[in-house]
Amino acid sequence: MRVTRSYSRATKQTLALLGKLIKAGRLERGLTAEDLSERAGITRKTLRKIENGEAGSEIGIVFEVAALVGVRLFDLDDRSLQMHNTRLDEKLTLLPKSVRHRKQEVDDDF
Amino acid sequence: MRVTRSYSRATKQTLALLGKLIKAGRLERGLTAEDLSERAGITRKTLRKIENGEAGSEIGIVFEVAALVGVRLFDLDDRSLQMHNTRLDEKLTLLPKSVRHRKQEVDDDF
DNA sequence: TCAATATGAGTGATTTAATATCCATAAGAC
DNA sequence: GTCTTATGGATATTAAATCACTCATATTGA
Repeated sequence: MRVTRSYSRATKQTLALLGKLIKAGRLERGLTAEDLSERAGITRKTLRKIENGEAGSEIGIVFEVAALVGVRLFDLDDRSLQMHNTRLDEKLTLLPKSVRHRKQEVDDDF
Repeated sequence: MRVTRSYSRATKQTLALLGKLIKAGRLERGLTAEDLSERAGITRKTLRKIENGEAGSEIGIVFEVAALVGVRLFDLDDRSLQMHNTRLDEKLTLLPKSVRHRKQEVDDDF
């Protein structure tokens, strides 16, 4: 936080989209900001920041609010989430536990 | 934050999945935790919390890290993000700007 | 096996998100 | 048009995330 953080276009757009999806979900369900914030255990102000796509909110709170109005990040239901988590666990055990290189720059893209 | 917050299963699993996707993406690209945290402008500790799927991190930072290792949140590229944002804007103008009800409980599910 | 370094983890300081409360304005219901 | 209330915004306070730094352990490559 110290310094003003800057965010990529993708991040900003994703945040904006998520906030709008939440707001639309709330309105479609006929929930006031107070209704939803109450259910999520947060204040109206925090909800407004989330709906406005601000970058500083806690990710756990945002995901919780999203879930409350039916917005899914990966478009996966509970079962599928579980499955993907398990698959990722397996994949991670196969990958090296620590990355070993240095000296020469990473052979990144360019 | 004040009080210990509790999160739904969906939130926990989504956070866990996102963290694992980020870690896998980092390892596959041969980036050390220091490499990635440096590029993201955060400390290794913060990155570890993100990869561990902890709920308290700032959503903007998490999304930024995800973007750096090629993890896309809604599985949308830049152009699609833009399009969806525009569509959502239109949708929001059609929805009521404020929800009007009270007195009787919301006709929610039950 | 051994040396180099990546990772995991702890501490204290700093910054800021979230809260609680209040007020002005906007917007819906009659 | 009027009334009611939902929303947007401001404030001071508090709790926690992040940082910077350090050390122990795990892991990799030679």
